[in-house]
Amino acid sequence: MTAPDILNVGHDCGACPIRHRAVCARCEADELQTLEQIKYYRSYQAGQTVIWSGDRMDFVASVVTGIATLTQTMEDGRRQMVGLLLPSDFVGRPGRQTAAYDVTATTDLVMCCFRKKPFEEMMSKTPHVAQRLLEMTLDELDAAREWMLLLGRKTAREKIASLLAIIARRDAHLKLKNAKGSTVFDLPLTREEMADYLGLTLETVSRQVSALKRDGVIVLEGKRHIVVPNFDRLMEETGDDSDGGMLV
Amino acid sequence: MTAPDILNVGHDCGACPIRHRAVCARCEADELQTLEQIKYYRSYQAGQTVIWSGDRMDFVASVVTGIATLTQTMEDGRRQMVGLLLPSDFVGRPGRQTAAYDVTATTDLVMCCFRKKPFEEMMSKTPHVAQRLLEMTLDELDAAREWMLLLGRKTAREKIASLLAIIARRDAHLKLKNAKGSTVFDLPLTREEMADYLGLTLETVSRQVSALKRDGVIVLEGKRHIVVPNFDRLMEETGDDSDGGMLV
DNA sequence: TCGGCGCTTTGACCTAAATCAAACTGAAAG
DNA sequence: CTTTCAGTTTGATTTAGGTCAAAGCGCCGA
Repeated sequence: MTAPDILNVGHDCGACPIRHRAVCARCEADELQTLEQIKYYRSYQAGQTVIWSGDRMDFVASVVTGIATLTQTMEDGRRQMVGLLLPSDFVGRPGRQTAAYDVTATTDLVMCCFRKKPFEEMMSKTPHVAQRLLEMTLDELDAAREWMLLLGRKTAREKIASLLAIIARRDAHLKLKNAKGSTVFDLPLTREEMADYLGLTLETVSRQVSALKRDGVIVLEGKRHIVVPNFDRLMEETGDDSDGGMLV
Repeated sequence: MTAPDILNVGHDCGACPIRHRAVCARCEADELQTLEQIKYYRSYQAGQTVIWSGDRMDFVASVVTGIATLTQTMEDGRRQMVGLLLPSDFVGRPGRQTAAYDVTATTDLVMCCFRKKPFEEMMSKTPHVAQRLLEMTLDELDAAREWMLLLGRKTAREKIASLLAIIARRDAHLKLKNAKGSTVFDLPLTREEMADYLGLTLETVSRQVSALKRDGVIVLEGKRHIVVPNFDRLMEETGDDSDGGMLV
């Protein structure tokens, strides 16, 4: 029904192209106008909390630039990241009153927000918007289930390799092929954030990153800049099926 | 927009009340008729595979009776359950060609299926169906993220307690309060299935169930019948916030 | 130029859960 | 009534990853 590349076929119309591409690739002019009317931007500094779990959340939004995380925290402080939001990702729960997770800006962040009430009204009048949102939510559910396999069954080394592969693949903006065909990118997360993503401690993350470096799977330039000389080699370390990670 | 108890306000109309309640609480007569026309039932025996990951899946369905699981398997056999389907749960991916996970009947299973093509057509004509499905998918996403916290950060004992609490709460059909206020239910999973749910080995599951029994948190009658004398006591063992598990 | 302070690395040690192995239980089949 | 066998329990041992502790490394601001 909806082409998988719909994210990339959007018309740029106004100040928030990503947003429109993300949700409204098939919007007609009047719907785009509605969106224009109810949208606004918010900026956050690195480290700032966007919203706390349980707080009233009267908007939905998409990330324009920067990175945000969704995390859950237990009473004694154990933390688990449950979502990683890169540019063009959607956040918000149409039909829900409150936030279910802490949302935090891990880098400087700009979000394009839409007041929830009018957004929901538009949704109920425009079937393909609800369908598009369903589509995106199913994608997130797939990602969450892939993540569950990682958390439940992968070794620390496999977890690290998987995370590097995910970031390298998903964050197309940062991903580059240099002359020799290496994949190059900057880690947008601290060791602690990686640990919260992977269900590890930051020490274990550090050790396994060092091990991958020692074994030549990655080259570290500084603490954050990663060079992957051979992406297939990295993929072998993830423990995933070798069919290129195609979600079948 | 949608009342949270919508699952319980449905009209019983014909042979598949659960199905209609799950997706069509607000359907008008002609939509129900459409559903009646495209629905059919399938039965599976305990242990049978409903569909393999990667197979073409040309239906969506809801569980009528019995229990099904979604699992992912790594090349070397490590398995992680990523979904547990109880009666009234929905399975299927509108807009997707193929199954993303193995779906297996863990007990005898009856599903009410709808051919995907006409179902999708109805969806695009009937905004509230797409919205309802979005609603349900968001619920699943919440459950998946709760599950991620469990997999990433909980101890074996907390995992077991959490699973028992989830089953006791979620499977309202099996849940009973007896004279003394105990919660009583039958475990619908083997130790191995519990292990695949929790990211543990079956031996660890067995040991921790024994430990909870030794400590009086649960009483075991046979291998499968569980009595929880004090549900709050069980909840304390889960590591979850004490506010009754309300998803805020 | 120098502290100071996040962030990271590395080392020594410990422990929760995995692994390996054996025995037990109970229901179904003969 | 016995056998069988899937599912389960329990014990002994190992190990991956956690915990605690101490440096190391930039980078920013004074």
